[in-house]
Amino acid sequence: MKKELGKLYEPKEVEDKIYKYWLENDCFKACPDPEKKPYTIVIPPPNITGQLHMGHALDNTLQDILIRYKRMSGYATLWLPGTDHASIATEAKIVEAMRKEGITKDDLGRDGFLERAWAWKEQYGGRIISQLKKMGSSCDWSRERFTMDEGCSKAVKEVFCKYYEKGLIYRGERIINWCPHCLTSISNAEVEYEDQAGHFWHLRYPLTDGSGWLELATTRPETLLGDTAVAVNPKDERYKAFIGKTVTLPLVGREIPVVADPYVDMEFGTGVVKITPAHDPNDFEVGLRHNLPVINVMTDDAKITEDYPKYAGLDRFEARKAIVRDLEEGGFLVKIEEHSHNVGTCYRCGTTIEPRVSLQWFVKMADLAKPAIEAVRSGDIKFVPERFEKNYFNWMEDIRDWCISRQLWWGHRIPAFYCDDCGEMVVTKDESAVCPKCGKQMRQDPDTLDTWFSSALWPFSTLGWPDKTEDLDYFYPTSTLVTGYDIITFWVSRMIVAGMEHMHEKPFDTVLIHGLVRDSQGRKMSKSLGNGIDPLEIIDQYGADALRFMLASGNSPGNDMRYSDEKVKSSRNFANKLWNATRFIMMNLPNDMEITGELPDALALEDKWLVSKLNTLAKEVGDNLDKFELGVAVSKLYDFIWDVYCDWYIELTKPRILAGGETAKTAQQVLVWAILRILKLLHPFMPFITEEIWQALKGETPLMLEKFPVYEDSLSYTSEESDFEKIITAIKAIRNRRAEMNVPPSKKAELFIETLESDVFNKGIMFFERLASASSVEISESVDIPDACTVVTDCARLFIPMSEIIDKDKELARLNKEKASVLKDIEIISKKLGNEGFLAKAPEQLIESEKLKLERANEKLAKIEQSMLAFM
RNA sequence: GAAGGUAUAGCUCAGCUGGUAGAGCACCUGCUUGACGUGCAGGGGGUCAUAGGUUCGAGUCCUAUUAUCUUCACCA
Repeated sequence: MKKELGKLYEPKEVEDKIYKYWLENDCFKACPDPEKKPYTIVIPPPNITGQLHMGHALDNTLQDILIRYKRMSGYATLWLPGTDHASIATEAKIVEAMRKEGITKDDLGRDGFLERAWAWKEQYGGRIISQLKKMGSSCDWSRERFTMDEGCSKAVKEVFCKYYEKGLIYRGERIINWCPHCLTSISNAEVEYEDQAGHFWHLRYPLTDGSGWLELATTRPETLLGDTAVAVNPKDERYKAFIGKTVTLPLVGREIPVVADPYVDMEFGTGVVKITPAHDPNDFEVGLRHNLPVINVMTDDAKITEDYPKYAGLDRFEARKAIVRDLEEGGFLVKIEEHSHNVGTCYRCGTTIEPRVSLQWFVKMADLAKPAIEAVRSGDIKFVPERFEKNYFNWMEDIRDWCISRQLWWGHRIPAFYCDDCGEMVVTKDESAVCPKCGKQMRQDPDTLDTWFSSALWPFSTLGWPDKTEDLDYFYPTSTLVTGYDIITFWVSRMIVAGMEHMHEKPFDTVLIHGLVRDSQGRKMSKSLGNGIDPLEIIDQYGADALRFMLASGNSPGNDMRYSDEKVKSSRNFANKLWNATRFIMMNLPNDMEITGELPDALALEDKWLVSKLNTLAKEVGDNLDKFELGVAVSKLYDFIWDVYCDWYIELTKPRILAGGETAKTAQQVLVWAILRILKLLHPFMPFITEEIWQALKGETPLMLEKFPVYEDSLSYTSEESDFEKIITAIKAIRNRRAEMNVPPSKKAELFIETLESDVFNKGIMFFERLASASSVEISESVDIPDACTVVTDCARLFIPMSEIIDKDKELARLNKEKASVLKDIEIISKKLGNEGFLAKAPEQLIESEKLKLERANEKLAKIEQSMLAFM
């Protein structure tokens, strides 16, 4: 105990200093230790383009709580940090910056662009990391990784080649989701569907033989340019005669067949569908079945190609207008209906996706998914909460092949090489590939891989795979993966797939899913709404501990939570409360007292009460953390520290310290013992303030490396606990009475206690005086004071003779009210005990406790009646 | 279309394997209480969405309904 604490806790003066202290003492460093059990978390790598937002703050708070708890519980912990190169997001950002300078990607060329991208990464990529440090994250920074660093790149190539050799990766012309803004393909998972109001254009396609026409409806008339057939259902009697005939495509004049395909729903629309294999996934399938030509009518940026001079260069939506107008003029338009339909949009930029046929790389997922499904089904990997397993199965059991090639430069370049001479292709880890047939230098595929391809390997690539490393051996499989439900499909499922395939072992035991942090009105925080809360501003204003505490306390697994300023404030107040509790202790310790944190031998009743309750708390907090119920753990800590420790125990020590001597000394020791234990329990949640207080109080070694308290039999005092509760109950009852009568605390009054448990109540005299405004206390088995306020508890009657303020009628009325309430209790319990079914089927223990309750209630009733007699 | 979440005090949410409803904030009333007004003490406020069912007993389990949110799929 060396320094004086200020009246308010000032996080700004503490946090950076403490974080530095931890770093200097190597507290975050992971060390494989055969004597210990490993506990590993790999961070969901934030994008290098990212700025810390509430989602990160929540995610990292939960991880830090878990890792700190496990570290203090004797595990060899590793929290492995890193960042993701985020191909599309980063490239888009850099391209945008270049655009402002009037430069395009092609101006710089691939190498020039990459140089610029790396420079950008060096400059800004570390920003999010320093922001994570502000949160107090106890990551092992010496092991920080990046999805495009050497090791991760090696892993990516290894996996690509392995998949290729096993025939699990193929290249082919398929219909894929194309983003005309990002100018790249994206995977199914990256498409977001949204309802949009649109139209249904009914068109008339004339039969080539002049015998009439077929009417069909479309939501995308501009794709008519690429129609290569019209389809009807083979069972549809209305159109049987037309199958095999041809129609002439309006505006284009191309002759296209009428085919029969079961894909067509006879009930929907007219029962006739135009088939555009190049621009619709279903049409593409129909095209394959009927061997139809595939005609791409759009450029990369979704403009009509030169093949259609009249519309060439028009954006797809302008082309739509033009084509509709021309159809109308040509008499091909029958009618227009209002129609709302789902439109796929790019999850990055929101642009409407253009389904498009192109040559891409794919991973065959069906076989890979099987062991990954089994790992969860068998319980080897657990989701918390469990219900998200449904989400996972839903996605995995109906999985499509994964389009992994991206037409971007920032990312892992696909390790496939082509020989321009002989057309040979090889997939190899060797960068300088030479054609095995003609010996010529080969050209590498220009595309890069989906960002998620490398993040899928994160749990083992970061530990050194494909090399055999000590870390990989010791820390894999990792323990808990903490992430939001929004990336189960993107990331979690693919890590499980990759782990099972390459490590032949699950990547983690448990997936802890959390929800979103919404704004105070329950809306998603988003840039466009401008309702985002910046965690850094909150930290600046209230401190990282307050933010963390708020995020942890409002949270139950899998559920969204709302951010509100009030909640942060109350967390800040809590930190301040703890701070001031310490201040009180330090102000009241003798200067020469050595802070050992040991419990004295001779404990008073109230000491045992506290010790026992704190012992229970340690057990509960540990249990809750083990079950990932962090929010429950937090609220128990809050209640204990504020109510039990501060409002009761500290208040109880005041008269003792004032009294001096042995009782003061014991109280001081217990105060210290308890606060040290509290600091340890609270540390995972509020690391900065607890460490700061620990240093001020005890110092020498870091709190964060102390042992987390556990339940100990020797600290359990059950009967003392309930004995002291009797005193508390009595004090509360007196306060209540006095408040009702508007007696200020400064007005002291004599107190007479009638009880059969004078042993217990004798130990509370000092507290009745201090906390219940008693000027004197007398305890005996029988008290009879006529003109006194009376309060009744289970085991005592308390008399406060205050004749000057007594109103007999009021007093009688109040006792009547109390009597009614006890009578109601008795009625309920008696009813229960009179119920034969209850007696026959309820557990013995419960029946016993109900009987006891009834007994107590009857005693109380007797006391109340006795007191009422005094007023009649 | 399929699956799932949520519905509890004015607000935000707890409530574990069923046993007479809890917290924080807000509100009201007191308090210059030797750590803290970012505080202390006391108080009011809920037919636990609706209707059934299981049970001796349901906020808790089951079924249906309503409201709301989410994920997946999707018919041109």
